[in-house]
Amino acid sequence: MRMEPVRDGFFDRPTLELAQALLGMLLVCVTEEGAAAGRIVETEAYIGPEDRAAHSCGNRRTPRTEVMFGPPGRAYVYVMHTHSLFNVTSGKEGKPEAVLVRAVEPVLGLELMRARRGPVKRPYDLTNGPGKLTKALGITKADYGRPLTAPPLFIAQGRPAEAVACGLRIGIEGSGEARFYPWRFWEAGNPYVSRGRGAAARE
DNA sequence: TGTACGATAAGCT
DNA sequence: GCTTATCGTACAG
Repeated sequence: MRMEPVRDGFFDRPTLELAQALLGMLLVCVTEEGAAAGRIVETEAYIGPEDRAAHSCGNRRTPRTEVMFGPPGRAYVYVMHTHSLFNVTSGKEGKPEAVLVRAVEPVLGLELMRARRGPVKRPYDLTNGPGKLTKALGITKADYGRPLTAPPLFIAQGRPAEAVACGLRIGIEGSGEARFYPWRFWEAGNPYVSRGRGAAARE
C-alpha cells in the first residue's frame, strides 16, 4: 500500500464536508519507534463561532485555539485529563473550525500500537476512542500545529467509507443547543467506531 | 450497563 | 489559585 500524503487542497472545503471526506482516509504517524497508521472511521465537526461545544466558540482566541485560526489541514492536539485528543483544523484563515478524529481502524504498526496501549480486552479497544487512538499512534501535544501534508504526521488516501452515518456528538452535554447538532459522522457497521456500534443515526 | 473518579493543563477570577 | 474539560478505566450490579 502506497501512503502518500494528500495535497494541501484536500482540506480546502467546508468543515462538515471535510469531516465526511476524512472518513476512510489514513492517519499516519511516524516516530522513532516506527510507523503506525489507522483508517479514520469516526469524526466530529466543530464549527467555531456558532458552536458552543467548540473551544473556539465565539471566536475565543487563546494560545490553545490559535492553530484553528490559521490555515486548514494542521494538527490541533490538546490534553484532557490523562489523554491527548487529535483534531484536524478546518476553515480558512480566521475561521476557527476543526474536525475531531474519534476513532480509527488499525492498518499499520499493530505491534507498536499494542505495545503503547498495553493489553486490551477486545481488538477494537486499541483505537476506538479519541484518547486511545492518539496513544496508539503516538500522537502528542508536541504535534500541535503540525501540517498534515508531510511526515511525520499526515493524512493519506485510504479505502473510501462505504456507508456513512451521522448523529449527535459525544461528550458535550453542557453545551446548550449545540449538543443537538448532528455533526458526528462514522462508517456504518464498522466495529472500530467508539460508540453507537449498530446504533442508527438519531436526529 | 451504568456510575464514579482520576489527575493534567488551559482558562478564568 | 480554582474550575472545567471534544475521556478512559475500574468496579459494582
